[in-house]
Amino acid sequence: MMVEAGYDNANQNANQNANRAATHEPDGESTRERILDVAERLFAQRGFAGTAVRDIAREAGLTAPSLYNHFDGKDALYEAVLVRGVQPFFDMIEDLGQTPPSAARTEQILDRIVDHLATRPDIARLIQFESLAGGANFSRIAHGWLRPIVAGGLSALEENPDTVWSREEQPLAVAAWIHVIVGHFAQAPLLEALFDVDPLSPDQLDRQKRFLRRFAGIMIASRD
Amino acid sequence: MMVEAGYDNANQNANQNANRAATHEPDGESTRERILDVAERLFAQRGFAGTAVRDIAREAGLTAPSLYNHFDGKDALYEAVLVRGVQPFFDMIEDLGQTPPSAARTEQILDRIVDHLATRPDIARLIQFESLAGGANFSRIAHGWLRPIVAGGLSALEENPDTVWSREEQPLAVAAWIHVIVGHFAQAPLLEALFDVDPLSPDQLDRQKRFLRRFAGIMIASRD
Amino acid sequence: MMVEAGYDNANQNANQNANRAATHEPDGESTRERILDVAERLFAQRGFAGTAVRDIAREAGLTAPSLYNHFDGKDALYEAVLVRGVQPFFDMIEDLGQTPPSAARTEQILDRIVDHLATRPDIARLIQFESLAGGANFSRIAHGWLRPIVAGGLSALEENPDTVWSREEQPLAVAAWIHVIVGHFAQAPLLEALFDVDPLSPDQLDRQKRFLRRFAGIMIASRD
Amino acid sequence: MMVEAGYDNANQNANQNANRAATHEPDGESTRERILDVAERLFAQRGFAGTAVRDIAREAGLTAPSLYNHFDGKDALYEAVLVRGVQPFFDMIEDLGQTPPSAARTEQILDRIVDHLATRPDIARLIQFESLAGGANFSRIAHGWLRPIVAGGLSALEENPDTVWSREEQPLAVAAWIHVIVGHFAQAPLLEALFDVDPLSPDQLDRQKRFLRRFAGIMIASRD
DNA sequence: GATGAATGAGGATTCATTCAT
DNA sequence: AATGAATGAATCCTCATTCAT
Repeated sequence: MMVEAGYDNANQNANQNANRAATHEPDGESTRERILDVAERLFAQRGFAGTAVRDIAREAGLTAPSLYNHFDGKDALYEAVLVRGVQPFFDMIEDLGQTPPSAARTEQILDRIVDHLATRPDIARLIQFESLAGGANFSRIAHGWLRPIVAGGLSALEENPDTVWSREEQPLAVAAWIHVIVGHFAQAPLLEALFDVDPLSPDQLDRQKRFLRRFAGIMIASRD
Repeated sequence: MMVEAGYDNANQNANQNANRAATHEPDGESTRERILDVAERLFAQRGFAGTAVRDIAREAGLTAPSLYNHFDGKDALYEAVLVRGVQPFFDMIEDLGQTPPSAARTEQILDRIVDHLATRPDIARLIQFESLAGGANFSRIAHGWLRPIVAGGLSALEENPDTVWSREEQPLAVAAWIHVIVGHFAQAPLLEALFDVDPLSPDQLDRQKRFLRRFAGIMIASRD
Repeated sequence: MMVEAGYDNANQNANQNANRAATHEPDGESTRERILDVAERLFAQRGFAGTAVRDIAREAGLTAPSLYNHFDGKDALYEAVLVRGVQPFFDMIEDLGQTPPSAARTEQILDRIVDHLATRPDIARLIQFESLAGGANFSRIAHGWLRPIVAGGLSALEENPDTVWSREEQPLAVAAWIHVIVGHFAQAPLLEALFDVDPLSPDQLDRQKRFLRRFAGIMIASRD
Repeated sequence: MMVEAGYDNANQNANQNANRAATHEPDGESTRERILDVAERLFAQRGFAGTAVRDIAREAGLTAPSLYNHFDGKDALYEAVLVRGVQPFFDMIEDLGQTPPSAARTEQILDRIVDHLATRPDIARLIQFESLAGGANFSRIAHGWLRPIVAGGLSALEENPDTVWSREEQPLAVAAWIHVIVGHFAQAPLLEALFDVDPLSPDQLDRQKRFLRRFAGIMIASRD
């Protein structure tokens, strides 16, 4: 499952421009997406404070003032990046909202999350940055996106009579999930430094997905 | 074992602090330590780029230029904060270097790490910030501090014939440990938003320590 | 008599306005006039430097680039506003040019000026702004419009054998007239703050007109 | 009567620097005053929006960032200029507060005001700029400084049984005073354009002072 | 006639750092 | 050891204006 708009580099956007040229909006939407792509990458690498609007603009192929034709300011751009990055998670949840909670459903959600983050690890980094600082944006993400997912995870645990985790430990177990999943994608430099592998290479991503599935199984069902 | 950098004009200050402690300084803490404390807190909350030297200085009770009597600059100060924060881990490892690797020893190390991070959660945040960006400082931390610990974890896994993890999954399992441990302390805002608890309260810290010990057990020994 | 500048592409627009008035424009006012109205108000409130072209455009119901279809630029727009505002004064003078100077004629001119400013107090503000800075535009206004009027005022004084004012004081007396007349309309906030009245309300305007007529009489004819 | 600090150009300040060098504050106060002097002049000439902080700084002999060591920002600087400029008026009023209202007292106040404005015509321009826009600062000036003076003027009129002005005209008469006095100093370019004289030359200032005294007499006591 | 996109110039302000005192 | 003053570099942003559509 995939989101529809501009991913990681300008080449794809060049194609999109070609498509777009046929529509009414000549270059606008595309430029906006290109800016969002660059901003997502830079914010994810350097954090909000460490990223200069001018750098985003330059890498998106325009000047800083031009960027203000598309976004109201650095804050607004940052928020737009977050919203765009987190939107797919909201969609997932809504999508699966009908299905009653179950281990299978939880597993499906986790799979989708992992798939999405695997394609866009910058989102994981953005989330960690936000969570570290605990800004206002983060609060929205946490309550809007994470809480529903967490609720699913918790009920999966509660329903499982075999779980190792006492009721009061269950939140910590869910938190552990989150840390492992987000951490894997967010902390690429760590893994690289420790194990001399690129955790975002296709090979490693594959391995990680399998690992996470087993990890989830263990966390839900483990017996001592 | 001592880390090599960020000690620019620190030695001489140490002496001067001694003088001052006897004469001027009201509380026992030297100015240098006060600066480090404030810097640790602010860097942990806002990241390197988001923290202004002037803010650190102000909260430490002096002006920015005065801070330069104690540290060679923002970079040096940041490094000193990291070194001071990470030093205890080096000491632990050195301390336990003699003991041959074993499950018991690994467990002991984990306990100590958790104990230390529980007292200084800012350290966890600093580490995550560094790891997110993957700067030069981080590389040193990863290689100097984490690799030895990781080596212990890996050998604990390897020695355990019952582990669920295949050889190629073992690094990911170790990484998962790290994410869970560091994540718990670093991402306090996340946990607070999700579960309405302060993860750094004594109660929660206690619970978390017990959880982590069980978690470690599961990660090492679990069977499907 | 027509002032020479600020009519860049205005003539052609006048034609186009005629067309539009019959076809598109909902209310009778042409876009050009609407822009001039808004610009007059904003320039009068905030001065030239303090007024953004974009603000004028927005309040006139279009975008800044569109405004450039009507005026050659901010300077040209400003000049057009001034010219339009001052033109009636030129017309008055021309109109009365035939009549020989006399106390009656002077009084008539003053009456008309007051009447006009009462309807368009922004003109008074614009004139004061210009006069404060003493820009090039102002010089034109002063020489083209004020000097002829002033000449009338001076000759009225000179002809009056009873005037209190010595020959060398007469310019100052004329200047005082100007300050009082222009000041009343330009400095509405002052009067409001001092006397808790809105100097541009119909009541006050009436009172002010009567006052100014008596003031003029006193200034011309007073004996100590 | 004169205010104590830095007037109109840097030469005087050079002297002050010499004096200041002996005191503890080496250059600070002087720099601050120099900035205020330049800012007063530029704000008076170009208005707030039309004045660049960098220009003020350059003319004061430093860079824009350095200016921020002395003032919190452009707004604060502007306010400081206003306060410094208006303070003498407050002092006057306080000084004369004891004396019961009388024609003599009013005349004395007017004399002092004229004297002060004659030395610092920029203050008059600043006041007119503020009054034109009607900003928050102006409101303070109007209520704090002008109202007390105005009260004096009004009571002078009321006490005079011979005054031409009806009760409801009296505020307008007082306003006329203000416009004439402030206008003369603020609108130098006007007078220059109309009468080819520099209204701030010593000669003209002298003439103006005499004129204003007679003007005040006429305004208070005139009979038709 | 209108507009979205783009931009060079400039503008206020912050920041890390230096230096004389 | 501390600080006020100063500053170059950089940051976010506004503005007047142009141009293709």
